[in-house]
Amino acid sequence: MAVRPRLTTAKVVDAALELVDEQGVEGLTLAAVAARTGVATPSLYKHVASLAELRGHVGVRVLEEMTARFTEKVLGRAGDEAVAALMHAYREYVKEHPKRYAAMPMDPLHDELQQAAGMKLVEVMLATLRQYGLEGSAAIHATRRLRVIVHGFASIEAGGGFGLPEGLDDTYDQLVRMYLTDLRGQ
Amino acid sequence: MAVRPRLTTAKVVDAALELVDEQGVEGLTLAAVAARTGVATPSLYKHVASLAELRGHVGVRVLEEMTARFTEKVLGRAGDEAVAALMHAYREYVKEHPKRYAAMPMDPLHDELQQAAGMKLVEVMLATLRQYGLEGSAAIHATRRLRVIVHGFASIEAGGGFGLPEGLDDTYDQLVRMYLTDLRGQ
DNA sequence: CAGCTGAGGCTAATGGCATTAGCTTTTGGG
DNA sequence: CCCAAAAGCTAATGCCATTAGCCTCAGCTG
Repeated sequence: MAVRPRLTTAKVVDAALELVDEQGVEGLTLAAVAARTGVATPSLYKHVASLAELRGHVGVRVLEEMTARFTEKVLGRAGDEAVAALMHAYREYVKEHPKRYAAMPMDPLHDELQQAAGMKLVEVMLATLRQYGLEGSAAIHATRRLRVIVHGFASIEAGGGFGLPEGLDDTYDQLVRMYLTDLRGQ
Repeated sequence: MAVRPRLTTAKVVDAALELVDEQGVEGLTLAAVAARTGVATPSLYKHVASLAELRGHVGVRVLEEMTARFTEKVLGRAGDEAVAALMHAYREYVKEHPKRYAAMPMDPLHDELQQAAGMKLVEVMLATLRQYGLEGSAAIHATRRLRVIVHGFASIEAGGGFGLPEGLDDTYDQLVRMYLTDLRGQ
């Protein structure tokens, strides 16, 4: 509280996200963040413990953004409509920020900070499925199936893994329909 | 043909795969490969153009291994049985070599060498579905849906993205059933 | 109002890594 | 028997992360 800080951890993470969006994970380097924030590289250590920790912060941000957006989209909807809205919102987010999504580590569980953020995202999914009255472990399996579909498609699309982008909307619609049918019949 | 080479590109890739299996992608470094193969780092450039190219070779290897294994498993089976065998073989491979799978880039399309290997894998999937008599684009969509499920689950599992490993076999069985039902009804 | 304290910046230095340049050795074909 | 080129090596460059230690100034304290 002694000095009015030019830089804050939040601003460092902002710059990191910009870099990731522009150049992908490999472009996220302390030197680049320093250049962008107009500071010498070692100065960043006053706000962030290491490059690894900065990556963690980036992951948390992304998770929080996703959770916020999905929550908004799902509120006020119910049943199939809510599930479809969630799935489409997921894809939209990843299409908007493909590199950002790819930068997110798949295991938020090994990181203290990310664990909480990751759990909230999963809880939004669980809540969306709650109306289907699934019993205990059935709800967990249903949530996992949802994650698999939504993340599988998003990561392939974001990584340019589909040959031609042709008809991708159709493919996704089919996946949504497949999941909804499955929810009903399981 | 002039000299009997101590090292070959293939051996370099072998060492690279070992490193990836042991330490993950981040552990794949030219210095480490050199140490493992008993050679000075710059000597590797006689067999490989760059670290990036070596990563590409690793990707091709993995793709080829997967293709070979899946082909073997699918041969002699038909219909639902063949599809289920393919899906289970996919997961088994990834469980055996989680780091190796995570090391594989999602876009074999941007790389000349990987493109061919990636296409072969997709063709095995297409062939497995051929018996369902899907028309043109329907076959492409079905293949994409299959990839989404299989890769979505594998990448989350390999990355430790599922909270507890409990009941994962059940989750996967449900996904297989979901896909088979979908194939029938689509 | 003077002075101290600590936060936030900076420069210098270290060590790992990829990559390049240029030298040396070895060997298979002539 | 000789030599060209393949395969290795050492030395050197440059980028990056990280650490150590110094400097400055705002704001609280007396």
